[in-house]
Amino acid sequence: MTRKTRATGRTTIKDVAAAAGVSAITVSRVLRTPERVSPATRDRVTEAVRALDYLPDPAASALASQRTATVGVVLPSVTNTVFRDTLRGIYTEAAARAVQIQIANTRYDPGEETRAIRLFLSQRPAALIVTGIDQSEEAATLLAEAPCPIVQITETGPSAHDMMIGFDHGEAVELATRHLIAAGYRRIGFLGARQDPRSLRRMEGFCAALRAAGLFEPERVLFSDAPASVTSGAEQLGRLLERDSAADAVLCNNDDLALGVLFECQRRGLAVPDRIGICGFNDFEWMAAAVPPLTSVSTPRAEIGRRAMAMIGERLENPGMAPEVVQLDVSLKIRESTRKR
Amino acid sequence: MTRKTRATGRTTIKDVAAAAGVSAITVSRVLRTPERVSPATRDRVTEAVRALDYLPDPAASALASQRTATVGVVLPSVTNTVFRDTLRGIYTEAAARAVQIQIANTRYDPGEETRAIRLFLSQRPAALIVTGIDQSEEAATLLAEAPCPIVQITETGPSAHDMMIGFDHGEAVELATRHLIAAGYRRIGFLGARQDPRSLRRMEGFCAALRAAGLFEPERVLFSDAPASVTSGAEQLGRLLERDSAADAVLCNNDDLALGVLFECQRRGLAVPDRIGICGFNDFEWMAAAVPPLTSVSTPRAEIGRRAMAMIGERLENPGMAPEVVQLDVSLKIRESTRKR
DNA sequence: ATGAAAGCGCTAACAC
DNA sequence: GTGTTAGCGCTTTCAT
Repeated sequence: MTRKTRATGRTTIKDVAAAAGVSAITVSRVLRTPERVSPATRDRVTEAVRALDYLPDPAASALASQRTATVGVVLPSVTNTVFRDTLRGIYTEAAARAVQIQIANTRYDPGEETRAIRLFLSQRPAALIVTGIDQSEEAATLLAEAPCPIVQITETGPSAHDMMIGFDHGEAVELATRHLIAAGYRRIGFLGARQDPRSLRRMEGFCAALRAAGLFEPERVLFSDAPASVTSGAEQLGRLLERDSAADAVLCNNDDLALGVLFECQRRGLAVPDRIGICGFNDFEWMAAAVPPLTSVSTPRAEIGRRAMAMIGERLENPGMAPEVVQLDVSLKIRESTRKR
Repeated sequence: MTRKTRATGRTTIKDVAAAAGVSAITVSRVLRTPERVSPATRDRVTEAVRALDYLPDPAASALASQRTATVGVVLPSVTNTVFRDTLRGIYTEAAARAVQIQIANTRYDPGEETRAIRLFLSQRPAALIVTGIDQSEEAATLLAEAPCPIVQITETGPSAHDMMIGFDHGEAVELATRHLIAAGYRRIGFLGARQDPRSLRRMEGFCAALRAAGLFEPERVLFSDAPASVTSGAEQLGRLLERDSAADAVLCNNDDLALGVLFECQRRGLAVPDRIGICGFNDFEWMAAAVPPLTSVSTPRAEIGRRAMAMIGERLENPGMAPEVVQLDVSLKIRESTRKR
C-alpha cells in the first residue's frame, strides 16, 4: 500500500457512477445536461443519486469548469432599507434559478468596492451585480474585462459596463420639487443624510427645479453626516427653521428623515401640510400610514433587484444577447402632507 | 503537441513560484503560514505576489484542503429589520476576519431551511450560523454531524447543536407586560404578525404575565397573517377595539405594529398614554423619536450578529474551545407611551 | 526551511 | 449516447 490517498469520506460522482453502472462523466451529464443522456441511463443515474444522497462538490466543479453558480452582489450598505428591498428582489428571483448569492458590503467606500470586485472576480462568479455608476478606475477596468455578465443597479447613466437597471435620481427629485412648488410652497428646504453619489444627484435635481422657478436659496439645503434616521430628520428640521424660520416645506432625501420631520412638527405644533409641507423619497411602507399620510417618491427598489437577477438569468441562457439598459420610472405619491390649502 | 491543456489565462501559484524562484508549495506557505517560511524567502514571494497581482483560486484551495473561508448564514428573512440588524453585526465582525458571508433566505419555511443547510454543508463552509432552535429533524442531524462550528442565533434554548447566542423571547415580553400592569393598564391587548416560533414564545410570555395577574383575556390576543407592517398595526388596533372597546393598552410584537397603532390613535383621537398605552418590541430607532416617545423592549440584534461571528473566529483559531452558549439581556425602554397618569 | 509527487472531485476534450 | 484521459490550481503527505 504505497498509494497515498486523502480520503474525505464524501460521496463522490464515482460512487454514483459505480452504483448506476456508468462512468463518472455520464453522471455529470445527467446532472447538467440531462437531455444528452438516454432516458434509461438517466433514470438509473437519478435513482443512484437519490439512493446515495449525492450532492456535487461545487469547489471541484468550479475548478474543472471555471464557473460557479454564485452571483456576487456589491452593495454600499446592508443596513439601508433601500438596499434591503433590492436584496429582497434579488433573492426572490434567485430562488427560481439555481444560483447562490454572495454579498459584499462596501460601506460606501470606493476602495472597498474595488477590493470586493477583485475578490469576486477571483472566484469566477456566474455574474456580478454592482451598485451605481461611480466605480473607481481600477474597478471599471476589472469590470470591463470581466468574463461574466455585469449588471449595474439603482441608477442608470452613460457608459454601462454591460447591463444596467435603475432610474434617474435627479429627475425623480425634480419631479417632487416641482410638485411642491405647484402646491404653493415657496421656501422649500432640502434635508439629506449621507452624501453618496445618488444623494448628491438628487440634491442637484432639487436645486435645478428651484432655480428654474427662481426660488433657490442655498442656505435651505442641509446635509448631515449621520446616516439617515428618524432622529436626525427631527434635528434637521430644527436646523432648517433656525436658518429660515419661515421655511414652509421640506424635501427629505429619504423617508426616515421625513418621518422625523413629521414628529418634530407634531412636537412643535406646526400644522402639516399648511404650515409645513413634507415630501419624502422612496415611499417606504409607513409613509401612507402616517397621520397625515406623507407624500413620497415611490422608487422601484425590489423591481430593480428582481429584474437585475432576471437579466442575468437570460444572459446566462443566451450569451449572445445584446446588453440591456433599463431605465425605470418613478412615481410621485401625492398625499395629504403636501396638500396645502 | 499532443498534450491537451485547458489554459485559463489565470495567474497561478506556479507563476508566482517561478517569479520568486521557489516551489509552489512555498508560495502556498507564505500565504497561509508565513511564520514557517524564512524571512528572506517570504519577502521574495510577497514581492512576486504583488508584482503579478496574484489572487489565489478559492475553488482550488477548497478542493485541496477541504475547507473554505465562507460562513453560511441561514435566515428566515432578509426583509425583516430584525435580521437586517443582525446581518449588520455579522458583516461588521466578518470584515475584520478573512471570511466571506453567504446568506440563505428560508422565508420561514423549515423545508427550505433544511435544504439550505444541506447545500451549505456540501460546500464545506468554515462555519454556519442558523436562526433559532426549531430546525427539522433532518436539519438537526445534519448540524449534529457537521464538521464545522455552528452558531444558533437569536434565541437560546436547551440542546444547542454547538454554540448559541440570543435571548429569552418569552421572558422579554413578560417583562414588558408586567411593566404595563404596574403602570396601571388592565385590559391589555397583544398584536402579533407572522407566527414564527419566536413570536409565539413572546405571545406566551404575554399570556403568562397576564394570567399571573389575573388579567388574561384570550380575545385580546390578535395575530395577523400579513408580515408586520405599520399599516397592519393600525388595522389591528381597530380590530382589537371592536372586540373590546375598553382595551386600554397594547403590547405589539414588533415596532412596525406599534408605530401603526400610534398613528391609528392619532387618527381616532385616542390619547396616548392615557386612553391607550403602547409598548413595542425591538426598540427600532424611531421609537424614541415618536410623539409621544414609545416604550419598547430593546433587543441586542446587532450584538448577536457581531458576537456570533466573533465566537466563530475564536473557535476557528482554537478548535479545542468548549462551545459557548450566551444568553444576552434585553432591557425595557420605558417612555411616555406607557406613563399613564 | 523547502521541495516532489500525488490527489482533492469534477468536467473539457476527444474518441468511439 | 457514452467512455477515456488529462487536467483545473491548490494543498497534503512525506522526504530531505
